[in-house]
Amino acid sequence: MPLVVRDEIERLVQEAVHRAQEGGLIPPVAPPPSTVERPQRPDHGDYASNIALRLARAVGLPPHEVAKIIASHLPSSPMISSVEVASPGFLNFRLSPSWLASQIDEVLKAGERFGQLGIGQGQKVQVEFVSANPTGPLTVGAGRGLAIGDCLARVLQAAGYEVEKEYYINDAGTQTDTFAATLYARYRQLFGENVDVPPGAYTGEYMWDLAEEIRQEWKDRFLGFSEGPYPPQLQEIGISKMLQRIKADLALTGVHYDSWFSERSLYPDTFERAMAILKEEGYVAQKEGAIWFVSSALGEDKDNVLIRSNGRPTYFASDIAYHYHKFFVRGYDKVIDIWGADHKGHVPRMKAAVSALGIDPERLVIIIHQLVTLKRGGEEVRVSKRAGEVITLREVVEEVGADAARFFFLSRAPHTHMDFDLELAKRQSAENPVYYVQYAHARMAGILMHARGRGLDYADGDVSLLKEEAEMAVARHLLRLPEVVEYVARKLEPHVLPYYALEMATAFHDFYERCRVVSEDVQLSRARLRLVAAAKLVLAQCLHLMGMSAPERM
RNA sequence: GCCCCCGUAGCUCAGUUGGAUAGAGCGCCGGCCUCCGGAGCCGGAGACCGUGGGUUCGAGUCCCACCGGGGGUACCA
Repeated sequence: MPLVVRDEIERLVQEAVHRAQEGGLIPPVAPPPSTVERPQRPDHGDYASNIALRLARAVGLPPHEVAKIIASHLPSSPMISSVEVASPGFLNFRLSPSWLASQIDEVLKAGERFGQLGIGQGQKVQVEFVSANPTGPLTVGAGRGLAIGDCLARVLQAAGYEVEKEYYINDAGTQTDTFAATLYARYRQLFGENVDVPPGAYTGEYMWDLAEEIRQEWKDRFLGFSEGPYPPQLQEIGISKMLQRIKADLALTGVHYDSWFSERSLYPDTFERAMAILKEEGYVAQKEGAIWFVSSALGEDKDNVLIRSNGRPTYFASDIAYHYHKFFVRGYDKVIDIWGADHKGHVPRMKAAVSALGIDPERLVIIIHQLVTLKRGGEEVRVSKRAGEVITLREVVEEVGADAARFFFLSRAPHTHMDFDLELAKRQSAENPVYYVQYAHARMAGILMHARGRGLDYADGDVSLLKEEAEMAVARHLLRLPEVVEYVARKLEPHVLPYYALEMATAFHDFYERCRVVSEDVQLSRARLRLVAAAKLVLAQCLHLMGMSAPERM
């Protein structure tokens, strides 16, 4: 079974320190837990450890000395061909070419299991993402949350967690009221009535479309309603139609949710139970005619309203009930919420609420992704569901394709601000990194197909014939997949995947130029075909983790 | 005002609990098609890492101040 190379080297280093300490050459101080990294420069080896530099002061020896001692105590390993001590005290490791080649067989043997890890130990994790209100179409911002959330879910699953993806439907609360009131106004306006839209109305074009659709299906059925600002049934219809559109948009990008959770379903039972716990724990107070969560008792700056003076619960109160349901009713070990930066202010009080419910707040991980600045030919476009211009996710996906959109959203670290220039995305679509990566996969498929056409069977190819540097470079990159999965699962930063895919593709394209795969030398051809097959497997896995397709031809 | 995020090549972005000469894509300049897919490959130009201090063997990375951009600070979600 292939292993995580970096972890294995770390293990060797720790073992060497242990041995040196037993031999009395290094004082028994605790070594730092993790020191192995991939150096930037190739002449510094494939992996490097700075353990000697970090240990030097504690043990009172020059770093270079410490490095030499550790190097001389390293257990031998078939994986490593050389270890160098470099100033000021690095240990540089080089992977053995024959070991690298042998791993190609291991990758092929593992097949789709390659890159799957057991670090999750079957823990139940929920990833909740997008969860945009069903009051308007999904925007590009939702696309970023979608790409990150779906990718993390896939990676966590590969890392050995039991993962569920969820969309939270905000079908209760004041925004849905405003939505319904706006919809009703539009509907009446279609019949020629002279009415105004409510304050804070949703003024997007789609509200007219929705109203028109309803007019055609229900005729004048809702006219003349007077028991409230809008007919409840009209709200139902509107939300359900909006939700259908959202689901269609999501389908366009290939996301599959395991569950759709309705805010309304929290009422009344779940909501009551969650509030009861807060009350029992003494975190609820009444003042100024409203009911408050006393988050100041948990170190927050201020308290937050749970139930408004008009008797209606706030979004925050709903969200507490929702998280109560996640942890207590459904029993997730860990919950990951992916929110846009416009929800940032909600994070501390949500954490406080979770701990007030008696849950270790560490079990709730909230990933905030910064907002997407939309541009058109360099000019900024403001995005607001309530204001006029909205660039929808659908619009973007239809223009650049789901794969490209995902790759693009994933390539930026969640906490960075991101520019999305529609013109640029369109213009670059022919010379895009997305195509570069997918082309590599198609090329691999093409070679394997070509070999099949020639009747070349590589099942028993001998990988030990592979010695070229370009071949080794491909092998080295292949073996990093588990490392990448581990990293993303641990840090929850999916953007390293696109970069890895790019490096993988580059290594392969370079290999392709330098090493003819199918040649007169049948034995060498078979060996190289195995390398190509392994590379194809790994690149496909990588694309799959990003939620992208791995085309056999383009 | 206070809190959070960002500022790295012309543009968009990487840079792994502080590591060795700061990287990639696009764009630009110059090369490579007898041969498995040229949506490719090779080479080149292009960065005083926003500014100024500090911490130490070592700072793009940590601390402080400032400048610029974004977000939050609701009985909105």
